[in-house]
Amino acid sequence: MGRGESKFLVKQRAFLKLYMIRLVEENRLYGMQALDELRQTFQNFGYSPNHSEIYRALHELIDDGVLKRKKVIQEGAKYKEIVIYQFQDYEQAKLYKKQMKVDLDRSIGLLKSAMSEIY
Amino acid sequence: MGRGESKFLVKQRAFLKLYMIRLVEENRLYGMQALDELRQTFQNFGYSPNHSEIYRALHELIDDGVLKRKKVIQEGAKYKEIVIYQFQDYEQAKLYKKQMKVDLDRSIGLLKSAMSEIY
DNA sequence: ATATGAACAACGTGTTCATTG
DNA sequence: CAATGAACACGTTGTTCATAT
Repeated sequence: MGRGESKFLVKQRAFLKLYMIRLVEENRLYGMQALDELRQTFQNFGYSPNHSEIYRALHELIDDGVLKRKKVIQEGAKYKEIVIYQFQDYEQAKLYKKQMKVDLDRSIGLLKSAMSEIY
Repeated sequence: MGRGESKFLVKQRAFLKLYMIRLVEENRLYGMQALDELRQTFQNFGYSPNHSEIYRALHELIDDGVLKRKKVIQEGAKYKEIVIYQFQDYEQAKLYKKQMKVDLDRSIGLLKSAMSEIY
């Protein structure tokens, strides 16, 4: 099958992947920094992602061929390696964003329709 | 725990419970009918809940003390029983709706903020 | 075939553990 | 201790099976 569809709201993983792409676009991304930043961004909405989900989102984007890893030595430190990300295939990233917009619109529509039907 | 919070979007189950309450308010609810109706309501949003989720939502509302079951003989049929629902505690139902409104608002806010930050 | 429900399986996500510097 | 990642456990949801009319 594959026709009928039954999807509810956008998944957390997909949502985070979108933000990861954005952080790479802005050339500032390594995992822990992303975590802090996103927690700040979302704190007004009572959402605080955990570190595992961030890493899973990142790893999935690598598996998707969208990002690639690069290890660098952390500023000022002796031998502390951190992992930063760059685009492996930016076209893929743009496509992903395009698709996600559809899904976000759909999800917002679903929730809004509930709001107006129920309240 | 308890304080920090980490919740992403509203869960499907909770979302359906809200609709079940509404259908009971309008005095027309048995499970399969609810399923057909909701599928119609949501088809523009590509969401088609399955029957198990509907029943689970209903059963949970019973466990919560919000609804109660009543078996009746289906119209025009010989001995075909169906299950309809009535309020066990309408105050609880109103409270649930009130809480859900907060969660829906929060969820819509989160998605909208993503839309405006990313696109 | 319709209605209800339970059992089972798959998936998504949170929590804990392990490793490295 | 900070950063990354894997393992494990649990909660949620989808699919299948069972029973009754």
